Amino acid sequence: MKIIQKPNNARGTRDFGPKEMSLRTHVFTIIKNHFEAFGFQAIETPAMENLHILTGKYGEEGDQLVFKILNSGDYLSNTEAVDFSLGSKLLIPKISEKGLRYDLTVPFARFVAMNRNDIAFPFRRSQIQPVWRADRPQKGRYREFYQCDADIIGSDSLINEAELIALFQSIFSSLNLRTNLIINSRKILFGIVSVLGVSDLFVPFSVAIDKLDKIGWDSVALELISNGFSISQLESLRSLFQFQGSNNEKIQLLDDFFSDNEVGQQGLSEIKTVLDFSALNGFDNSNILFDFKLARGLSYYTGLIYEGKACDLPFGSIVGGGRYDNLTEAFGLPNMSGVGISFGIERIIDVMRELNLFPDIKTSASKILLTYFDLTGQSIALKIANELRKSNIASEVYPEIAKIKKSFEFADKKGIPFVGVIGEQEIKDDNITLKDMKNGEQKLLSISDLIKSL
RNA sequence: GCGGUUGUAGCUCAGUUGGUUAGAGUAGGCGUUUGUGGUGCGCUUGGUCGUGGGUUCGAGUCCCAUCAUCCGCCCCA
Repeated sequence: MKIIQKPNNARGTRDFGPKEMSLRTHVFTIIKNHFEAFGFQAIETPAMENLHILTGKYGEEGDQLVFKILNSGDYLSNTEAVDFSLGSKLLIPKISEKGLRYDLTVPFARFVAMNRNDIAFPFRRSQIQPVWRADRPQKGRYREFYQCDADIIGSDSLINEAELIALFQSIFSSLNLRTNLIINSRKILFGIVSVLGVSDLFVPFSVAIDKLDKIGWDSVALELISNGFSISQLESLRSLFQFQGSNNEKIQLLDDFFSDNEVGQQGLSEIKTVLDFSALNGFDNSNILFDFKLARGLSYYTGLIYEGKACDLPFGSIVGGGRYDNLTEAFGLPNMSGVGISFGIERIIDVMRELNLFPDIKTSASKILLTYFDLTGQSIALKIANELRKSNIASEVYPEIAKIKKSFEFADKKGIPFVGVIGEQEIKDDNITLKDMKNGEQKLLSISDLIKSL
């Protein structure tokens, strides 16, 4: 007796049936078309990378979330009993030298460093591939998910930032999904802490301030104090962060705040420039919100950062990105500034589904199902199907002689819009009965008329 | 890594104070007279109740453990 294993998906992973796939394809196609319209060139990189490529790029937490692959063969061959008592951190390099990619940006940096002589810079690259994170799954968070990245590397012009914003606007306007784009600059965050004379507290400051909308000023203040901020510093921060106003009013506010601070001024002028460039993109840009609370996690960002969120639904961010100045340096290629944007397609789909934003998308591959009652009809059906396919009409033949009811039920269930019936009379008269499954109407057509009417 | 929730048919869920052969809806199959579906009607196939242990004469129900799930925290798309 065979032992039956319960079928299930690995944690945090999903199957996509035909119906799901048609929704996904819809979104993928739109994103891909816009990537192309902006001149981005598609590349792909392997699912697995050597571990040293991935580690140290995402901070300590990120390193833990990288899926490690056991060495093939006897993966214990390099280990001794002692190694096991030293903890997993020291054991990993001895049993694993590869991992699954955690994002698309770091593999891209490796790619650029390796192909620097063949690439025409500035290089516009797009990449749509799955990434893996050993995170704890929850709402909108999966262990396997696709990222859709567009990056421009090899130029520090702020036009690039503005181009990515235009790309953002055009994609979401095509998807019909209302989104806000929140922008900030790491330089502004750094400017704030340096005005206060605590530049060494940049990281805890960013982490805390990023949570302001979520947990409120009092909790943030407590967190800042426990990280070494003084009461007087908190007071200046409070007036800054409780300020409500338009982009211009915020810029004005910071302009005064940064009167003696170079980095802050620089960050601020970058924001201004990007907003000015963006005004030329032909979209209503009132959804671009300058918010100097935004911090973002990934440690490699150095300049402008941004995050996209759905307007009509509280959800995590569905787009993220920013400028990185030194990502390729670790791979021996310094002075290569780049800026990127990443569309979180899984979350975009989740949000669109919840908001019911998907248009009627056809789920069936075939436009017509051919059915018949006997062997003569069967061979005619095969012939007609192949003729239809030559005219680019997706067709399939019901595979067996059965009651006609069965084929109608089959077509209905599968969402095939037309059924062609080939019976005794049709064979005699050399035509076909075409039934429109939507309204039940039927007409008798010659084969050439059939091709025309589909 | 931490906190909570839920695991009964393919799916959504009932199942009383522990008590005989565990139910419903839906999906699936067959039929409803000769070539007509999406919507009627009839019949019917599906479950060692997540897994392992314990208490008990008796456990889907109580206890313990474990695994999985979903939702928060951290972090992120």
